[in-house]
Amino acid sequence: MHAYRTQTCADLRASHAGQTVRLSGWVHRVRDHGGLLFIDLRDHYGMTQVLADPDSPVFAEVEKVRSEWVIRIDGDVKMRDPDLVNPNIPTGEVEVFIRDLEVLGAAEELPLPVFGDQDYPEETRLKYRFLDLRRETLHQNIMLRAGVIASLRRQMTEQGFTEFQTPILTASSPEGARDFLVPSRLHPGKFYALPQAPQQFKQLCMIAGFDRYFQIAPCFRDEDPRADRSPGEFYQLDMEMSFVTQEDVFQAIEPVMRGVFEEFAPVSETTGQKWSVTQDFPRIPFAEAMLKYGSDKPDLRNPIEMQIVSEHFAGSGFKIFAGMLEKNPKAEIRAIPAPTGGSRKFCDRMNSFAQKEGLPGMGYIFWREEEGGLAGAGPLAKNIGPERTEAIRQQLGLGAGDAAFFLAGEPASFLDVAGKARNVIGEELGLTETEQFKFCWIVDFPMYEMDEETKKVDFSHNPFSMPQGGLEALETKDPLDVLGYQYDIVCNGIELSSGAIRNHKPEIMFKAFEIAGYDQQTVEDSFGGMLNAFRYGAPPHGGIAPGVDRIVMLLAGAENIREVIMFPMNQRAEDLMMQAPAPATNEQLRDLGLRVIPQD
RNA sequence: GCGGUUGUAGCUCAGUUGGUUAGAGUGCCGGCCUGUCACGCCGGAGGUCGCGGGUUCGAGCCCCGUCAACCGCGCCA
Repeated sequence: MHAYRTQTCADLRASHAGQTVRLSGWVHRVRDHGGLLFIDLRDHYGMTQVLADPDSPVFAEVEKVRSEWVIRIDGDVKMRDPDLVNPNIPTGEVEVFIRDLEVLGAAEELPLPVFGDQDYPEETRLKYRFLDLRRETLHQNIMLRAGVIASLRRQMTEQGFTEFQTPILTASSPEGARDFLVPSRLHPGKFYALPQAPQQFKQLCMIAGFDRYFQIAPCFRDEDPRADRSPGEFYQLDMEMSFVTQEDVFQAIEPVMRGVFEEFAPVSETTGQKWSVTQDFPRIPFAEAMLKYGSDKPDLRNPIEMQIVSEHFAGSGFKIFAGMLEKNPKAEIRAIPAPTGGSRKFCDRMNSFAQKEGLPGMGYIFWREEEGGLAGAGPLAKNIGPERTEAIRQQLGLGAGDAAFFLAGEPASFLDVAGKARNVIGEELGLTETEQFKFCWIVDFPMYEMDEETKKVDFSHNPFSMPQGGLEALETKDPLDVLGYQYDIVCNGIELSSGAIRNHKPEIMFKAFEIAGYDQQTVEDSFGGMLNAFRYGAPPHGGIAPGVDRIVMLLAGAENIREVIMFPMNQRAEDLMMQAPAPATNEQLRDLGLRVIPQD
């Protein structure tokens, strides 16, 4: 007989009745009735009830075991009486009568119970991560993550992509986030940087002729974390393809995303069906997304679309809005329709929401049936009169019982709040659909934006993207009007990935950087390696990099990224279990030619 | 760096307007219990109320400072 087990804790069925088996696992729960004692024995695979009474030669020892001890038992598989079957576990038809017991690993009193699904403080959970990982939800999340990664690898490979490794110890690249630096022993005073993404390597991979690259790539950024952003490190499905247009990248990655979400979608508790996944990924230009949704990561489960209604307020009796439109040509009035939101109580609540978010307020009109027909109500409706109110209603396609909210000013001043308000309205009114994954592409991002503080033009996203219209567009158009071949995948309001068709021509790159205020020498110094490669035959190429952690979060329904990472760091980028970061020894510092400056 | 929330038993939490000996559940220890599957019943141990200072006859509660965790802002394609 095997030293530890003949079956796992998930294997035994009625067909095993009468057999002598050996099981090993953790003591999940003990129920001691004095003359009869039950143990739920748990391993990775499942749970089996084992029991002993005074007829067992090891009864006295069995009475001593406690939660989370690791034990091995030998025993006889017995059918349970029909009224004693536990339908909640697959092994519930049988139980094992203990004939022998070996304690493989005793446990002290637990700082974190494994049994039950209560919430515990992060600090305890992180310090005792190995206990937390035994608990069902987290254990399942990590298995889900492993399944997702295996599926991504399989699908990419089937599409003819090859997984290549790129360096972890590499050079700092000045774009983007703060680097993690690693001191060089052989070159005192010099540092490697951990890659923020394998961006340049995957492009070099294309120039080297490998045609289709992918990698489950670790990425490192030394920035402060958020609930959905891990401190320090995270993983992307990084991919790149040669001789492709934006459309080819879409065709390659859409089925992978759809596939992995369909494969691992949660099952609805009400319908018993898997959550649905949109078959088509609508392409929404950035400008349209900002107009309709007030965000470049719209949640399409929410049907609300905003509209411009400036014309109905220009010259109207509502002087605040009318005056704003007159004074500032950039000002506009934006309406957020709120079907079924037509009560003063709801409207007032949304108005104070806007005020809490830092706006003067959010005007509203709501429509109700009155004698003589449909009428708009609220202070705004009174000020602009019935004709304009009716025109607004018709433009927004609203009816009795509906409402609309209005924001005024330069869009940049209210878009953020408008986007949030749209989310809140959709959720509070029950308009936002649930139990599904709705994808879209956001396309046509602007290449540049105006830095409001410095009044300088800067890259709005990735400087390596190819501008739409190429060199000619850069030379002739207002930089703020130049769009890039740059795209995001958004799912349920969460940005899953960014990608682009790359700029593979040095002359266009120099021009692109020149517009953002970087001279030729700076570009050479910063990206010399890649620029040089572009001079020796670079194919047109592009790619994308969906975030693995975010995908798993969506599929697991997790609010916090730590729920889908096996050994995460805390909010202050510390590993409480392994005690990282830690001071270096004097010997290590001397080897590296470093001296630590004491902090007060 | 800034803001918000939280900090009371091993763990999860309650604790009234500042009032006498700080409670519950769970876990732990002991006793009883042969059909439980969150087993049940009885008893017991277990507290620097995050830390420091202050106000007060009296502070878990009020004030000041400080530390820690989480959430958000900045930051981050």
